[in-house]
Amino acid sequence: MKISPEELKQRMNRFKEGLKRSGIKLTHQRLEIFREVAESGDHPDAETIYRGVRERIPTVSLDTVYRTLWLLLDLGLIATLGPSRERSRFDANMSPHHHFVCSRCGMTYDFCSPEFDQLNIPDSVMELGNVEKLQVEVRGICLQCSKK
Amino acid sequence: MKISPEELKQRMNRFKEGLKRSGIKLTHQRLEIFREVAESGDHPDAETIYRGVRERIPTVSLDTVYRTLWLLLDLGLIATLGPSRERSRFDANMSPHHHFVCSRCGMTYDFCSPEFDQLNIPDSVMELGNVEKLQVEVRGICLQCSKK
DNA sequence: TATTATCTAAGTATGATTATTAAATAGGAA
DNA sequence: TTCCTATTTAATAATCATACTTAGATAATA
Repeated sequence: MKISPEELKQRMNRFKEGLKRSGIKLTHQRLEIFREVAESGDHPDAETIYRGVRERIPTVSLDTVYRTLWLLLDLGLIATLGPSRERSRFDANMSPHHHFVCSRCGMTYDFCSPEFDQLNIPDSVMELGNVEKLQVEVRGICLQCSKK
Repeated sequence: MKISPEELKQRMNRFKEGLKRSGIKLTHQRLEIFREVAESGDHPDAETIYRGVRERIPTVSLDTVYRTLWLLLDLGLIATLGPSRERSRFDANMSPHHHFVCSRCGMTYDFCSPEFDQLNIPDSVMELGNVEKLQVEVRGICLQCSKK
């Protein structure tokens, strides 16, 4: 699942500009770590990224990979799937509902929406596997966190 | 954020039936652990559940809490938020897109849907905080995992 | 070129979760 | 009620991802 060359080029440019805008140095390792994430259409974990980058920079440390990833996350240049840096959370609400997730503190609120419950899933997605449920995730910063 | 008494009663019944159906014993601790999750409208983590249950069963072990939670998850009686039991995954795709997540292996596929991109978020949700994005998460079992 | 941020190395720390044992206990079928 | 078996406990240790520390080396930009 590779990304098209043009798309990759765009992502790399956004990345360089992003760093510059924040006054953060563009280093060889930051560049290659970002490239590794940008290049793969998958959603690699830190370990996978580490292995990939090491082929080009054999001396990178896993430490740098982590530091860089969280930095890029803070700068909004990459995203994480699900609740980042969070432990598992459980939910006994098995009826259809949706979530508002605070990107900062991870707090998650349930809400209902008949409209969202009735969305129909594109055929192309139905073909990926056996669909069990559909849930909308609204992300943002909750009021508590906004104040600080 | 407590649940209404009727709703709680319903959840407890579903739980008891669920266990019976699977031929799994109804023990005091399983009951209280489930109650703890069911009762809180939040999405507590294992540690929080542990503390709650200990007020009623001072001898429960954290071990049992974990064993029970994953058991209930396997039985489909509770759910986890985000990718369960997974490490962090990163994504450089910052343009609007959505996910199909395999509940078994955690594999995540991107897909686009102009329809999903244009959903409008209920006012009640907008009031929870500063909304940044909306993403649809379709969950199911991917083809690979279905085969096994 | 100088300044300063960043990177490496090596070792250590932490926090969540899982596993291991053996002994105690309690569900539930008969 | 009894007995078999699943389950729980307690104590301890292991594992895994992630973070921090310190020191010296290196490289990015003004």
